[in-house]
Amino acid sequence: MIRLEERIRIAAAEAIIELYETEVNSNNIQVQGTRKDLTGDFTIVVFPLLKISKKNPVVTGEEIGRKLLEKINDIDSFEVVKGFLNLILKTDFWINHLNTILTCNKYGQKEANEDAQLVMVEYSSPNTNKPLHLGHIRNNLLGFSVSQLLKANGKRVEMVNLVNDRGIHICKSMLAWQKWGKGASPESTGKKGDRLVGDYYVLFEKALQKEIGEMIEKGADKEAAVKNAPLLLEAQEMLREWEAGNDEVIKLWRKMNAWVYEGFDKTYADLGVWFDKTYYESETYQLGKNLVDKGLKDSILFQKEDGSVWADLTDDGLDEKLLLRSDGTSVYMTQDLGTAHQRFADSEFSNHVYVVGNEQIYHFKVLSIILKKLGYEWADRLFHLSYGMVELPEGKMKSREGKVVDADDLIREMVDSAAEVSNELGKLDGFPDLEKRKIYSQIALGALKYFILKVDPIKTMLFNPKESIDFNGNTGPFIQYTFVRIKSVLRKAYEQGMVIPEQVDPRTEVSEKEIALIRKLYEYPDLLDEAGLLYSPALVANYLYDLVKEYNHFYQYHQIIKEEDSLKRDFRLALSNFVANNIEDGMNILGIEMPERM
RNA sequence: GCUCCGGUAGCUCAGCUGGAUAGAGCAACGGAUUUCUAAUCCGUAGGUCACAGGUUCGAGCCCUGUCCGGAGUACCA
Repeated sequence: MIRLEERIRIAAAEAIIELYETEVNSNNIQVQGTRKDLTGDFTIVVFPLLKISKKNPVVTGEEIGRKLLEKINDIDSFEVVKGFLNLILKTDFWINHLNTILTCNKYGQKEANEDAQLVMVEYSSPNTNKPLHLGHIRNNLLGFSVSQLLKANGKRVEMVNLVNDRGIHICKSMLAWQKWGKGASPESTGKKGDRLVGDYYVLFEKALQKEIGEMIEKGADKEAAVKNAPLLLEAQEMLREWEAGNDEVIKLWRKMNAWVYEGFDKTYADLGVWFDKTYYESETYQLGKNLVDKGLKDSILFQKEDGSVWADLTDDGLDEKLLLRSDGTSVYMTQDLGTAHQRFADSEFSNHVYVVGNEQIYHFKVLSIILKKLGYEWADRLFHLSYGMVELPEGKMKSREGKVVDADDLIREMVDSAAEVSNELGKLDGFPDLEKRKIYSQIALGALKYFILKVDPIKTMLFNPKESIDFNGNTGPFIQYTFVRIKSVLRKAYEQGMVIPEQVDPRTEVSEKEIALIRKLYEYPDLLDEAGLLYSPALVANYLYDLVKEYNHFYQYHQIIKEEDSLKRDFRLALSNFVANNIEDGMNILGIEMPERM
């Protein structure tokens, strides 16, 4: 289906040849939606064409307008205001458009086929020493939603997780558990596994700080104390044992990581996100080292006197970057090189999206350059989707001060809050408890997800739990509610024996507001494309809100079922049904479930 | 120091490749309505788009500089 804008551009280019004997590329003709407060549907900006016509804006607009009227049947009339040529379409066009899209299954979305491009999306990327927090929530929601967005754009998508499961941090938890744990387990304590392990990490850090403090008190140099505290040395020793493959250490490591994964799985399930595949740094860090060795042999990288290996990035306007420490151990970058190599070997992706916080912009810039130097032609097809921090009304989260918002706690509070608000309104009175609980959870997560996703990823954002669960304004629950209300109307119509028509009669009398609603729907496919290109669920979220407002705006005062004119009633039923489906599909792209009733 | 990102109404955010008089919601004030789910709808008020130059027929958007806020620049991840 060729979009009308495209037809207008082509016709306008033809008109210009006929009128002024000058050829212009139709892509250079600006066609846009007409301002809401003016009459018209589409507008051509004539200013850029004045050089060609050598006439004033009004005359030029009128000459082109007359030509377009002849060329495009769907145009009813036109009006020139200043330098803008406003085209007014026949009502038929919109009804025909509605009839076309009524037959769409997932409107605006493209189907993936076998040879569709494969995009790999990495998100979440937790450490195994503490539970997920609010920052991870933004990450998970973005990663999942972006994946759905790419699928809606006809891509094949592989969602992957990268678990940072090795290193000093997990050894700290292990050591603390060994020393003070007394065999505690998730079963014996009733704690979630990730929380349990996280608690031992905190315990370790506290004990370490205390130890350092005591050393300084006894006259030790501060720097030396931080470096040589016995607890820290013990943890470092444990890491060496781990790398050496000490059975007992590995066994403990496996046991505690398994607890953590069990805990993470629960949080992921609560958030409604999942992964097609999980990569573990413990399995790819060796590979990274091998790549660096090879790069060194091929003189792409260089070695310093102390044995450390570096990449020289001064030609790219950056510094030198360390890839192997002088003791031969790997750093973060080394591991990411290995992981990237492994992933391309596994999946031959055409693009790879990394959903990682904006504090790592530099890291991914460097990653791409080094991969390129190492000869990977796909190095410039890595895309770092960076996002800003999430702040709370009380201020910034600081993990050092223990001021983190735990993901599980937050979800629980949201559900409680949804229940409270619902009970006050009494809407769910008489529903079975099981259904009530399901709806509370759908509302709570709808609120949380929508609130976070509606904001441009790049921006630092403020999450206000109370505001998010509002049933008015630009919120998830408001959209869910409108959806449920439409469904309720349709259900009632069905009970009264009405059938939702698959097509609408072109003779139906429709109002301007209704056309405005169809117009809104008309924008959706383009918007979805653009959102996919920008990897921004925010565009979809804000569109859905606009759509809902447009719908409410008109249907507030209309009794669809009681409408006596059967053509009008059919039209409104069909349009309502379509809007509901569009809302549901869109919300699913955001990873938001829609309740049946609420 | 250098690099990157942000700065739009009291608050939280939109603003599509530069287009017409910069938009929502929340909070405030006023009104409608007892509903096919009012968890709604309408109205009023609220702006030097951080600041100063520049490019352009036209700048919230592009360029330069300044200010404010955040992040990065580690043999941390």
